Amino acid sequence: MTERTGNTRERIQQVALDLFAEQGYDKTSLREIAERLDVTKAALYYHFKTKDEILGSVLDDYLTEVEELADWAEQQPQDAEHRREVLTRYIDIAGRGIKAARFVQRAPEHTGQSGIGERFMKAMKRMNLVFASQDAPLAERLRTSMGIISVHMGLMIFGPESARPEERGYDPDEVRAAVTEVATELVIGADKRAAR
Amino acid sequence: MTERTGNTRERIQQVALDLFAEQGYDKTSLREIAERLDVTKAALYYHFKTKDEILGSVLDDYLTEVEELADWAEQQPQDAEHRREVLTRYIDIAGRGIKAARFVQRAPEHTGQSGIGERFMKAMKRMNLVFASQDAPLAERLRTSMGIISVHMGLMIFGPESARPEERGYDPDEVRAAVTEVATELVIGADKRAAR
Amino acid sequence: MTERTGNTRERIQQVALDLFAEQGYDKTSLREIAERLDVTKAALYYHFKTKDEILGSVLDDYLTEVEELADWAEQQPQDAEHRREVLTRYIDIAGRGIKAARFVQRAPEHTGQSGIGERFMKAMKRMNLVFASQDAPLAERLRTSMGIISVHMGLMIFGPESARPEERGYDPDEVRAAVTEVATELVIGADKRAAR
Amino acid sequence: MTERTGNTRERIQQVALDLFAEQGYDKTSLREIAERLDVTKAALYYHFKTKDEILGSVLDDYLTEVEELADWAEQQPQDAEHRREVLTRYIDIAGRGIKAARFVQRAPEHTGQSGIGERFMKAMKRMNLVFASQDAPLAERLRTSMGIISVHMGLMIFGPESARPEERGYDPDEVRAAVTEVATELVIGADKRAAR
DNA sequence: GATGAATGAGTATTCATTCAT
DNA sequence: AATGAATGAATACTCATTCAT
Repeated sequence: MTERTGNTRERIQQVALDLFAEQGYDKTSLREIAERLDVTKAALYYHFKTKDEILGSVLDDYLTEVEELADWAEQQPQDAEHRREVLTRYIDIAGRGIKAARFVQRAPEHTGQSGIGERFMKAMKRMNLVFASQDAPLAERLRTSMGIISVHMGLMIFGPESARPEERGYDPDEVRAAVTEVATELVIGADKRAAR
Repeated sequence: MTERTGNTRERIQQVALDLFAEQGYDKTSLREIAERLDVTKAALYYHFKTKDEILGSVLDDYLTEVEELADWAEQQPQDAEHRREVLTRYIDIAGRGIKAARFVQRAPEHTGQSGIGERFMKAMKRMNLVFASQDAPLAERLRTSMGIISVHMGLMIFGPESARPEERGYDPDEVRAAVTEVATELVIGADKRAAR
Repeated sequence: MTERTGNTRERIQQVALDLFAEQGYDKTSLREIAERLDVTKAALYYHFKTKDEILGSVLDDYLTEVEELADWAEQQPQDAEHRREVLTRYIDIAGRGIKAARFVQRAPEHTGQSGIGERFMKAMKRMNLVFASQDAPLAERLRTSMGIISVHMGLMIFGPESARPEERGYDPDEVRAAVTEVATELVIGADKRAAR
Repeated sequence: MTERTGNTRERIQQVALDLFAEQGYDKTSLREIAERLDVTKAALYYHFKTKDEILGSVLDDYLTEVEELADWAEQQPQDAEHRREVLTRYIDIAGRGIKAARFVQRAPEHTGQSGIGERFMKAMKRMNLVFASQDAPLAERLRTSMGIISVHMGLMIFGPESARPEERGYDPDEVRAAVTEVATELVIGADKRAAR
C-alpha cells in the first residue's frame, strides 16, 4: 500500500517550489521535477498545462496574500503606525511563504514573459509605493525598497533553508526579530526622518 | 584602412557583459553574442575556452578590485572611519563596474558550478566580514549585508541602465549620493549603535 | 429531464467528422474531440477502440453507399445512359455525405496504414473503373478520374462549408448543377468521344 | 574519401522534398530526414532555421516559376490562344517540379500557418483567375480549376513516382500528352463554349 | 457509461562545444 | 584570426493509448 492518494498535484507543487527556490525557474527542468517524483514528464502535463502554470499555481497563494495586503494598505492612512502594521503583516506572509519569497527576490530573471511574472512585479511595486511615493527623494525610495528586500534576504540568508550551510540552524524567532528590526528601521525610521 | 585588428577579444567581453547584465548568464547564448558581433560562434572559442571563461574574464577586473579592497580593509582597524572609507571605495568600484555589480547581485542563480562563482562568493563574504564579524548579532549582520546590497540595488534601480524605463535618467551624482546615504546608514549607523 | 442518453457515440461521430473534414485526420487530436464534447478522452475509448475506428465508423455510411453503388454499376451495361445514372447517384451520395467526401478527397495523406484507408481506396478504384477500364487510353482514364474528383472539389470549393469564406453562400442547387455539368462532360462526354 | 562535398544543404532539400511529397509535411519528421542523410537533427538546424524554412526553400523554385508565369499571364490578352500558351507553360513547370506539384495538390492540409502556405495559395489563386474570372458561372470556374488540378493529378497518378505501383512506367511523353489533352479541354474548351 | 491518472514514444527546437581547414 | 559544418544532450510540449475504479 504505497500511499499514492490523489495528491500528485500537490506533490508536484511542493517539489517544483523547492526546486524553483533552490535553482531558479529556468534552471529547473520538468524532467528534474518528474524524476524526483518518480513519474513521467507527461504526468506533469496531466496536472498543469505548462511549466509556467506550475509556477503560477505555486506562487498564487503568496501573491494573493501580498495583493490583499496591498489592497488593505492602500486604504489606510500613510502614517508610521500603519506602515509598521503593514510591514509586520508582510513579514508574516514572507515567513510563511519563505520559498516563494526567496524565489521572488531573485525573480527579475524571469519576470516579463510569463503572466505570473507581471502579476508579481505589480504586487511588489504596490508594496514599495505603500512605503514611499514615486516622487519621494531617491534615498527615501531606496531605503524603503531595501526594507522590503531585507525581509526576503534575512529569511533567505538566516532561515532554515539557507543556501549557506553555516547559516542554518538559527532560532526562527531570533531571525524574525532581526528581520523585523532591520526592516523597520529602513521603512519606519525613514518615516520619522521624513517627519522632521 | 581602419580595419579593427586584435580587438575582437575585447569586443566579445563588452558585448558579453552587456548581455549578461541585461538578461543573465544562462539566458544569454553564445549565438546571441556572436550574432551581435557579426562573427561566428567558433570565433568566440578562438578567444575563450568556454562560456564560463568569458564570464570570468569579464568579471575579473571587478573582482580583482574588490579583492584588493578586501585585502586592504582587512589590514585596517575596524572603526567607523575606516569602514566609511572602505564603503566609499566599494561604491566607487561598483559605480565603475556597474554592469558587473548588477550581474553580481542576481548571481546566486549561477554561483556554485563555475570557478568564477566561487571566487566572487568569497570576495563578497570578505566584504561582509569587514563590516560585521561572523558572530555579531543577527540584526547587525543583516544590516551590513543590506548595506552592500543597497549599493548594487541603488545602482541597478536608478542607474542609467535600469530595467525599469521610468527610472532611467536620474543624475548620476544624485544616485550616488542616495546610495551613499543609505549604505552608510546601514553600515556605519550600525557601527554607532553597536558603540552605544 | 431531457438528459441526452445513449447518444454520446453519435455525438462523437459528428464532432469527429466535422473536425476531420476541417483539419484532416492527423491534425485532429482526440483531446480536441473530447473537449468539444465536454467529455474525457477516456470516454472516447469506451465507445471506440482506436482513433482509426472513429474514422472508420464515420466513413462507414458513405463508403457503404459507394460500395453498393459500385456493386450495382458493375452489373449494368457500360453505356452512356447508365454511366450518367451512376454519376448522378454518386453526386447524390457525395452531396449527402459532403464532409466525408471532402475528407476523402484529401485522404491520400492517410490511406495505407489504417484498414479504412484501404477500403476506401478500393471503393474509389471501382468507381473509376466503372467509367474507364484499366486499359483505356491514358487521357480517357485521367478524364474520368477528374470527373469523380470534380464532384468532390465542386462541393468542397463552392459548398456551404467551403474553406474559402468568399465562396460560401451559393445556392445548393446551383452548385449541384455546376458539379453535374462538369462531371458529366468529363465522364460522359468522354464516352461520346470514345464512341466516335 | 567519402564524397562529402559541402552539399549537405542540397541533400537536405532533396530528401525533404522527397519525403514531403510522399508523406506530407506534417507526417515527415526532422528525425526522419536526418536519419536518411545520416546526420543529426542539429545539423539540419545548421542549414535551416526551422522546418518551415526547409519547406520554403524547397518550394521556392517552383513557386517562383509559377509566380512569374502568373505575372506574364496577367499582362496578356485573355483569349484562347494565350490561355493555351499559359497552360502549356504551366504543364512544363509542373512537369519539372513534379514533386513540388504533388505536394502542392495535397497542400490544403498545411496552408495557412506557414508563410510559404500563403504564398502558394496566392499563386494558385492567380492561376485560376487567369482562366476564369471570379464572377464567371460556377460551372466555368469549376471546369478551369479542374483543368489545373488535372495537371497535378495526371502527373501524380501516371508519373514515374506514382503512389500506385501499377501505374508507374508510362512513357513520360505519353503522360504529358494525356495531361495536355485533358487540361486543354477543360481550360480552353471552356473558352470556346463561353464564346458561343 | 464514464473518469482520473498516468505512460511511452514522439515532436520541433536550442545550446555549448569541437575540429578540420 | 577565424569559419563552416556538425554533434550530443537537453528542453518544453503533444499524442494516442491504457487501466483501475
